[in-house]
Amino acid sequence: MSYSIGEVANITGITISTLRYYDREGMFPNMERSNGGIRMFSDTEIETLQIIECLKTSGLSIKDIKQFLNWCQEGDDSLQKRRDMFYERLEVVEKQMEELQKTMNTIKFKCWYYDTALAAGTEETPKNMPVEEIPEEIRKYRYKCD
Amino acid sequence: MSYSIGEVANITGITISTLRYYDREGMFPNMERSNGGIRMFSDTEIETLQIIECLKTSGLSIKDIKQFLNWCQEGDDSLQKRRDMFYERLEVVEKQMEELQKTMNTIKFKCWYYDTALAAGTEETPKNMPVEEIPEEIRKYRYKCD
DNA sequence: CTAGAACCTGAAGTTAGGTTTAGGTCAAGA
DNA sequence: TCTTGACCTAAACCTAACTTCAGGTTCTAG
Repeated sequence: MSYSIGEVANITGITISTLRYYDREGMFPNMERSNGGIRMFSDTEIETLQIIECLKTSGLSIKDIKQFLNWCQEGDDSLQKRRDMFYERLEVVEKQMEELQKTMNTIKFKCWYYDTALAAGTEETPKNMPVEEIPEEIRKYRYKCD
Repeated sequence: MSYSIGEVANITGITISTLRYYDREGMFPNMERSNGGIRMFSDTEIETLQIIECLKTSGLSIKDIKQFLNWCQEGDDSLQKRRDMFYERLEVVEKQMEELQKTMNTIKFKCWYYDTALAAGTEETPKNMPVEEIPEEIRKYRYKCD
């Protein structure tokens, strides 16, 4: 089963020009073409795209993702490198989750802050509120600034 | 109490050139200068930097962050806008956390995959392993690609 | 056979978010 | 007073990751 670039764009939500850009960068080393030169994406390329998305989210650059995909072409000799890369990603993503959680807490504090301000009609109300009156869960995320 | 740009760089980990860039972009509308023209950061600016970091992590651009800081200057008239912005951020960050969790799961699968491959000396081992033998927690995150 | 939708290429353009450079000025200690 | 490390500006530069453009080819439905 094979897909045209337009179909892949629909399936994955990645634009056609991005798919062509990835191809230009060598992300699909085994992709076939029709006689007329039209790209034929297979399930392999769809799976590669899922890994690309995963690695991109984990903070890897296109260049480094390409490096990984090259290792995949090399076979078992590169197993150690590939393993190490994923363990490194694991740590990075753990850090990202922690940071995102802190961000979330700050945002929740701000939501409370502005709800309180709007209810009172003025920002002075939450700004001057004694700490004990701030809901416990968000108390410690208080910043003085607006 | 006020801080030089170098001190702020040390405190926050943000480079001096980035701090000057933020200033150029108007992120510190109330920052004072010494007679000689040297920036004097106060606690207000430090707090603004914390909010900038928070909003940046939540996916807002510098331009939009500046927009928010402008609203803060406007006083209570902009309370609703600011509230809405934070509720929007709340949703965005929730989506980000979900995506990061999926990414994490995929990476954990890959860690298992490569550990198994390395133990066996070949990728064929995890690749051909029947689903029942894959640890339960990660089973569903399996991708066929390397 | 033909129209038009979908595809192709190489090259240039875009955007965000900084960083670097060049040429100065400021401020605190010896 | 002098030095020297920290600071200043404007403007040019940089990079990643795409996107757009111009001009041409392929494929498919009627």
